[in-house]
Amino acid sequence: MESRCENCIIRQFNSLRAMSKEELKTVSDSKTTKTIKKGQPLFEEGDKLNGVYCVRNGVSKLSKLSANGKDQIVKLATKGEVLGQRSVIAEESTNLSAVAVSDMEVCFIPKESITHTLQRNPNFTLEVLRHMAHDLKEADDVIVNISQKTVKQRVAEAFLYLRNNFGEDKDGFLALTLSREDISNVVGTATESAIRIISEFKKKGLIRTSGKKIGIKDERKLIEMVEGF
Amino acid sequence: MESRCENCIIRQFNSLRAMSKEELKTVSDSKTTKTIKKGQPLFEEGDKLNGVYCVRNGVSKLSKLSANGKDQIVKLATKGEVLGQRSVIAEESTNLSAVAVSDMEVCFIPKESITHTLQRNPNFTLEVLRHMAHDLKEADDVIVNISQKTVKQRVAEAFLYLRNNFGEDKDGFLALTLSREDISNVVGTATESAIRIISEFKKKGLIRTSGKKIGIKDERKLIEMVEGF
DNA sequence: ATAAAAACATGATATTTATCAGTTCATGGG
DNA sequence: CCCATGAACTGATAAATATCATGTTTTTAT
Repeated sequence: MESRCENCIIRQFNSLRAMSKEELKTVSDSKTTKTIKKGQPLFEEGDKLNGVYCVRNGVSKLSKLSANGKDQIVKLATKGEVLGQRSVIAEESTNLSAVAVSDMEVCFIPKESITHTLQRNPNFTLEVLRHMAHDLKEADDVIVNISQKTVKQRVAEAFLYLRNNFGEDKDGFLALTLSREDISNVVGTATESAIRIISEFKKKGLIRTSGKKIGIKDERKLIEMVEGF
Repeated sequence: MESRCENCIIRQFNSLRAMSKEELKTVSDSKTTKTIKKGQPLFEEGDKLNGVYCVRNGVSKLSKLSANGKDQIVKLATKGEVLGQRSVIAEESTNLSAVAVSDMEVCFIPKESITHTLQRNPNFTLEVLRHMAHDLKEADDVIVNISQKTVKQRVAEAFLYLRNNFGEDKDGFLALTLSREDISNVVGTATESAIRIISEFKKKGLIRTSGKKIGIKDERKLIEMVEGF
């Protein structure tokens, strides 16, 4: 059942597509596939990573623990994304924890395959570089958002982000269901504040809920809120 | 007076050190040196950059304008750092503005020299990649700091950061003098709030001031404050 | 199926931070 | 040198957000 990287469609979404047939074979021979249950960690802040994780299915939160004990979620990684690259490239222990927020299937690729290719295949390196440039740009945006927008605006933005990146289920709820705590950790606020704002949005008819699930009802108003009206 | 990149010491601090003699020659022949007065822009958010800027002297703030009209400073770049890489690599317009916060001397390197080398010299690409990995890690830290620390803690941290990265002048004041507004834009707060906190720190004997200049008096207490006591 | 634990929710309150309004200070151009 | 202008500063107040307390619902494990 272990499929070959050469045939993996996921690869189209990440830097691995810049690898040669040869290189992909090596990767494929050395990789191992793992199943991670929701709530389980892929790795923890401070770990030395021996390789990278290529996400085949499911979603992982990348977070960092702050001094006051709260987690800040820095990124949500899904199908096609490669985790742990930064640590492997910089040869440092990782600065983020990765925990599954839904059941996941990932391929673990030992770092040797990666570093070997990085040193020889400029196309691959450039492709990785492009991805990282993109991540950095996104990180800049997050910084500006967190520091200049109100919590309400950030919650609204988070919902729009979740829909744009993970879509909706057949009933129109956000396909990725996060706990209230995770939502507050994405937004960077206290859990109670996030809950309050969710209630408020519901009252105002901007969203609807069913248990943990959240559905967007009035996209326009949410967008206006993010923009600041 | 225009010196050659091959002999430039600055190069030791950035990815250009991974370039071959040949490549450096090309860069050196195509580069132009510019003087930027304090307050003048190197480039503005949204500009399409035709090259990168290698900082020989002085400091530039990299900032992004938010919807409400406030600037958020994302990074302070000094001697040895290369600006605009991300934009050139991703072939997108830049997402940040760069403005001199002190008089600067920079070398402008047309993008062709860079992209050409990126495609051929894996060592160079890898070196750039390592730098970007580092920047990304720093950006993650900024996100966590902004969202989990109080304004007071962030101001304290900013002063320590300024000393660690830019040093002190002969009188023991921070060598890089920022306006109160710039400080508030680094920290991500209202200018009045930053000023109030500076006054408070002064009263408590943590810092001393002379005009715009700020000197650290009690490093230990500042560190404790950042850590959260 | 049920008890225990965890997540969700809401009110009351405290704290932090922003905003508005105004005064003082410093500095560079005429 | 002086005045005009913008930066620095301060107070009063409003708004946003966090914290604490507590009850309710949902999940989980046995």
